[in-house]
Amino acid sequence: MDSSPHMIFDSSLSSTRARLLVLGDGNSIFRGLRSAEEHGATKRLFFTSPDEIYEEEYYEEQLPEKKRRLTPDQVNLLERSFEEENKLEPERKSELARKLGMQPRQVVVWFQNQRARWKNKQLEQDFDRLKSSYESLLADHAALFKDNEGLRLEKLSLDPQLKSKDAVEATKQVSVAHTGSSNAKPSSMWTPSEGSSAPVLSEFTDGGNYYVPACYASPAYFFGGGEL
DNA sequence: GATCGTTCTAGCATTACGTCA
DNA sequence: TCTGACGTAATGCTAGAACGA
Repeated sequence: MDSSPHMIFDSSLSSTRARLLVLGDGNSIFRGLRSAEEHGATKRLFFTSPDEIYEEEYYEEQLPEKKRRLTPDQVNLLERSFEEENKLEPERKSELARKLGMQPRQVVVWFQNQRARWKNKQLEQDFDRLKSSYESLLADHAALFKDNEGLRLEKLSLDPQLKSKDAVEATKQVSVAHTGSSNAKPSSMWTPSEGSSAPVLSEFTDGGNYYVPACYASPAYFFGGGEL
């Protein structure tokens, strides 16, 4: 039996806990639990494979600080890789880590954070789009409301004239009925044009001017926007 | 085939640190 | 030099998928 001190990784722990670093000869085991709590969260503590302990040692030699910003070159390559595919397969993770001189764990973390940043940007863009769409609809609504109000007032002003005209027509019809004429038609009935069974455009004109409902004639209806 | 334990990763919230005005 | 705001690397946790026993 080999009694020399050695290190092994205990695979019995879940991945959410840091791995146990097992030191000793296999019988008398010293287990150094690499957890942030245990170390007062002052050190980055992550090993995920036996290889990575060497990477970690290398990493710590390179950076005395607790936290180091990535270099522009590292960020560039990560961003290009992220644009190609925002998910990280194990092979790509290892390859990127090797190329960039980073820990695989750092690459994973960068992708996670980048996905979060990307999602935030998407949310902001969606919000802006919805906001401008809402403002446009609001302006349309205000324009339609204003036109509708104008038409309502116009109708109110015309009502007395219509009533007096109807009264005259009613008087005429009473007179016609009394004399027995069969050519007269009630004025309220629509009269088709010659050879036509449906109203034609000219019947919605007045001296060459078309009657177009005001709401459809409003620039706001067609182009949206604008304060009223 | 169903179940269980392990491993890995995504997603999310949060913390800790670096930078800059 | 100090400080607060902001960006970002890293951590902690949960859930789910994949895989082997």
